[in-house]
Amino acid sequence: MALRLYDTATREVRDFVPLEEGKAGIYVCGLTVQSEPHVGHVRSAVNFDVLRRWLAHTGYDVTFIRNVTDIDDKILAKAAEQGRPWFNLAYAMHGELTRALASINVLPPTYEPGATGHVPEMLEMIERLVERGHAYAAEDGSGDVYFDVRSWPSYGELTGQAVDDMEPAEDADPRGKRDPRDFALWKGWKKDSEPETAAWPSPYGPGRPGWHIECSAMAGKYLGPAFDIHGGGVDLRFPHHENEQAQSRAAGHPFASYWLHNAWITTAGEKMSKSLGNSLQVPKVLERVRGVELRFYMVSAHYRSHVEFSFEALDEAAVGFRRIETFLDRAAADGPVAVGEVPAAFAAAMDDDLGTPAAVAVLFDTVREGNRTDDAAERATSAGQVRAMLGVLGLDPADPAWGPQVADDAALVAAVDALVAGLLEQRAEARAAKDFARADAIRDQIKAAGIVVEDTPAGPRWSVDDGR
RNA sequence: GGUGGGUUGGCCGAGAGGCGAGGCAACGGACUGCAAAUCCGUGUACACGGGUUCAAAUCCCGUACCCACCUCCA
Repeated sequence: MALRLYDTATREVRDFVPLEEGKAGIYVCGLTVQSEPHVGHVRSAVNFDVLRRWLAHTGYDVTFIRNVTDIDDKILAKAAEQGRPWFNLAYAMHGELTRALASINVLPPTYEPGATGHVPEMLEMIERLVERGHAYAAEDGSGDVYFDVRSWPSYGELTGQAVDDMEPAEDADPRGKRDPRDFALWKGWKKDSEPETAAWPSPYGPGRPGWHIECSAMAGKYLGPAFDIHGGGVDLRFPHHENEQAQSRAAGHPFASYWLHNAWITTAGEKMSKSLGNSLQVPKVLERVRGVELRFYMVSAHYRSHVEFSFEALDEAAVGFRRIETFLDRAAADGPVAVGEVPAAFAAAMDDDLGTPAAVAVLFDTVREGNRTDDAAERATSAGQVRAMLGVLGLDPADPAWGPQVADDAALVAAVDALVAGLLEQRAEARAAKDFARADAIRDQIKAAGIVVEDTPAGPRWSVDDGR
């Protein structure tokens, strides 16, 4: 079975047919770097990271572009509030975002373009739109340039809306628009309220780019006029993606073949607003669970399903994930586990619009099979499959992306092993003498040092209790 | 007003006409000196009211409630 994806534009699951055999070009709308990222923000990144890994796993050569919006109204406003330059705020928050994504093993994109670095490309596109009669400079001398919605008959096609049915924008500042639904391609510099650093020269006077144009220009630059998949959060469908598509097509670009949108993570039934406080910021959440566990929690739900975030559910997910890790540890005791093949049921689940919940079910089924058998070779096969599946989901505990593991330090392991071995010997003697009180006391003593002892048919085994 | 999505067992979370996805929790059993880990077993879930059908959580009609977007939100 080949990959099938739900395309927002057609509202159905369709076979994925790339423009070029064996290649996939993906553009994902990243973040406006205005504040610290919270778990809601990074869900989108995790979802599209899974898409990317699955495409790569099935043999595609993937070009993955994820932008950052590093200049916009909110950045300017927040920076002004905080009394620091907007570019410093954007740069700092960009750094936070990069760290947050790395901590949940989201692969760096092929390239991460920023709006401020692509003003010439945007101006070029605006110019073309003006020439073609789809954009106009505001007649009020504001320096704004607007896209002329009425000039593009298929405006609204992405979200299935008719222009006349749209709620007239209660735009506080209609500033010379021909139609209230027209949107800004270029925003003239407001001398009295905006820093000079936030303005770039243009044929329409100094100003800065509108929001939507950056994605059209950057997608075109790095992926070409036509590319395979465009992704982002559901809220971006309108106006952002509708506008992107209208601009690009009006400029003569076919643009994206498929549109994918991930659903929200909410708290208390409400959108995770950026002003909600910091308890759900990624570093905060990672004080409670490990990055791999947070990622597992996200991957356990389908990307198009709304998730109601709760720490209880997060903790449960973490417990489930540890079961998988425990199995891998067990298998590793027989010898190194090589990454194997993904089971057919897993591939079928992933091919069906990235059915990660069903894929995770296969993961657990495979763990159970591996735990059930007494045969080390069979167990190794299961473990290899488990590692392959985890790899696709970006959850392989052995991935160096999760940082150094205790078990990686061979000298330390040997030292602890020597110390524990002596104690275990005493415990074995006590057990042989049926002095179970003493045996348990020794086990407790070891446990107090943070080391868990388990008895197996092959004898006692110790492991570091790292909260798992 | 327009557009789209949702309501599934104690909890999380899939499925989209017929076989109880999976996880967490709980209970029983096996293994163990006791544990731990693991395995086996245990559930008459699909917001409500009608309808279609041999068969409906799934399709249709209606109702209720919730959510998102409608011009700079992942």
